[in-house]
Amino acid sequence: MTSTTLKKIAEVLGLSISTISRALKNHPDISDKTKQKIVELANALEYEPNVNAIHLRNKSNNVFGIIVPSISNYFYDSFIAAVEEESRKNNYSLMILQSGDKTDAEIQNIKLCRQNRITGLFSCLSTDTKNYEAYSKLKELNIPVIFFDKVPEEGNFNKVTVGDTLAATLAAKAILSKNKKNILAFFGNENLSITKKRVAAFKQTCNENSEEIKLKILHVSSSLEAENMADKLLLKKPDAIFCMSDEILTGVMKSVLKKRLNIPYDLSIIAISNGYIPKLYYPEITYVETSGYKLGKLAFSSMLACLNGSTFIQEIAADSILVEGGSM
Amino acid sequence: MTSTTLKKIAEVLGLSISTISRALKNHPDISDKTKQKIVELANALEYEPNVNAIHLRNKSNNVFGIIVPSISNYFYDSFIAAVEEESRKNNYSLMILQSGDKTDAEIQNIKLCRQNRITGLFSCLSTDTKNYEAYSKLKELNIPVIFFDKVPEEGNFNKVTVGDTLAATLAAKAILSKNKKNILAFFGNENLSITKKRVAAFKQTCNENSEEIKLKILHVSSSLEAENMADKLLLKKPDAIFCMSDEILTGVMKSVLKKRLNIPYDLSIIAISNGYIPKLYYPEITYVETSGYKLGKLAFSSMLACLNGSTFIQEIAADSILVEGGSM
DNA sequence: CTGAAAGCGCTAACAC
DNA sequence: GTGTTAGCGCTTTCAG
Repeated sequence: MTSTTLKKIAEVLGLSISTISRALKNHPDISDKTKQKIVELANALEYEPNVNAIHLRNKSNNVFGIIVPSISNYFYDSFIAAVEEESRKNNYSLMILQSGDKTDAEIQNIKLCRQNRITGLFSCLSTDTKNYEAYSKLKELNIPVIFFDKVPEEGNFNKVTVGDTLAATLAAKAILSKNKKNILAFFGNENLSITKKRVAAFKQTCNENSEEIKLKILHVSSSLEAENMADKLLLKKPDAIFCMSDEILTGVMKSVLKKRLNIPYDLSIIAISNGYIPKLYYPEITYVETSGYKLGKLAFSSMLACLNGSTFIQEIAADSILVEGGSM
Repeated sequence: MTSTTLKKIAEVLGLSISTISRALKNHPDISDKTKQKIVELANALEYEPNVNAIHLRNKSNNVFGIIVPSISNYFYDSFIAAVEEESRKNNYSLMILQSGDKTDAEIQNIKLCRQNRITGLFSCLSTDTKNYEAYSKLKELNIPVIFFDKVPEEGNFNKVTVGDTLAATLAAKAILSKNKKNILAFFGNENLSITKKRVAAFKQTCNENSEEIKLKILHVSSSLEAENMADKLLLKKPDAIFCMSDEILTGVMKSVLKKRLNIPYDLSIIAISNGYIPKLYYPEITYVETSGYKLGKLAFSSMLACLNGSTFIQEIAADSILVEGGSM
């Protein structure tokens, strides 16, 4: 069996295709009787408009692309969930694509987006992506791009980020307020702007507020690396550890559990996180919340603004709050 | 700026649209010089075929739909990741839809799939979905449906499931092989068939293999409930705990961490899991793997089989393996 | 080897 | 109120 089209309905009813089309969109021109007849038959035949045809005809296809490093990630998940919710509300579909944090796949995905003539793109850069040409081309085609989380350093793009500076500042302040002096701070890949901002803010806050602090800053690129570093550095008895991300936190916590340290007595821990991972431990880890969900909502409204003709390039930072666990 | 089409290339080169089309698909009819000229221009103009037009024309649109309760779930994530990988390899796109475990949204999503003329659908039923009519219609339209994880009870559908019976049996055997006698087993909602199967298999294995076992079976509906129950029941010094799911495991582990129990000396723990959560702890928790990823691969090959004309209805259960951590 | 033409399903002037 | 027509971008016979 093949699916119902306007043509088929028109033939059955002995009407023209355009009449059917209009009736089904409740166009005022069509008489109520005719409308009713048409709608009934359409239902009976389970007519579903062919979106390919509609999109081809209208040239606008109401699909957003969204590129994330990985879908299996609590932060990106909740980001996607938020965008999906809004998209549905506003009658858009979503094309979700994973880059695996690889520039090649990212480029490939952008291509897919172009082929699908998406209306707009939400994208999170892969760690190594330095060239934004593919994105610039999208813009030339009038396809708005909203970067989120990992965003380009250049200025002429729309970006929404978790408030990196604020988050790191809040975390540092929380540590200082507990009079910690010997701080170990774990950060991710040095090249990411997200990392740079966090490091800068963290350092600055520490320096501004206290002179007698021993601050050791580390960069690690995986959970395992964080664990290994922690295995070594915990021997030096820091009194507080800061983890820039969930990935790092899980590594550090493994080391902490291994050594059977007593949190927060032996050591304080604080992280920047979406919240799921910190709540897995006992005591729950104190964290500065960076909500993917909120970020998704922000990104979407930024997208709508672009679509409504705003050419104003903006960089929005979501605000963060400190969520107290028992780890400080 | 508007995007490049075959027509535009044809005009520039003074050739016909069909020649351009053929050249770009490397059709043997076209001479090499012409081909080269065309390909060069196409690249320069950054031609990307309009998939809407292609799909409209070909009537096959190389898009799979996939309906999950929620995208923010490690199991479904990894399922999706697997399907996505395979789709990409086989030149398909994916339309990922969330039902929120609500039948209404599920139906709505199926509609969306039909409008998009998807090639096939992967679907996980919402808990309350009892009516499979919408799916039957898809089948009438020759759109294959592969159910995964939560599948219909009726027989005439293609299904892939984690091997509940096998997984629970393996876990029970692992416990028995360590000579544990006082077992606490946490299961989820009693009404779910997935729970029923696991309880039955677990019980049976314990009874068959040993007579002197004290087995206590509990049903909990959240991580918190698991934690609270564990808080109480750990006082009775069980020597092994079984957790049916990650959600339960996280609750139990919180209690274990709270009491600062020394795993595996004070207590053995085993879970059924996808693997991410168990590896967060130290020692890592031993688990029976039910891989969303593997299930996704299975589902995809089942889909391909359908597409290749197999009308053979099958129910596949993924096999499970025991992954040893240090918790037993 | 290349071109002309039809048609996928739909919309939107423009007629009557 | 309803029909006619052109066309979105592409593929694919069928001619030459």
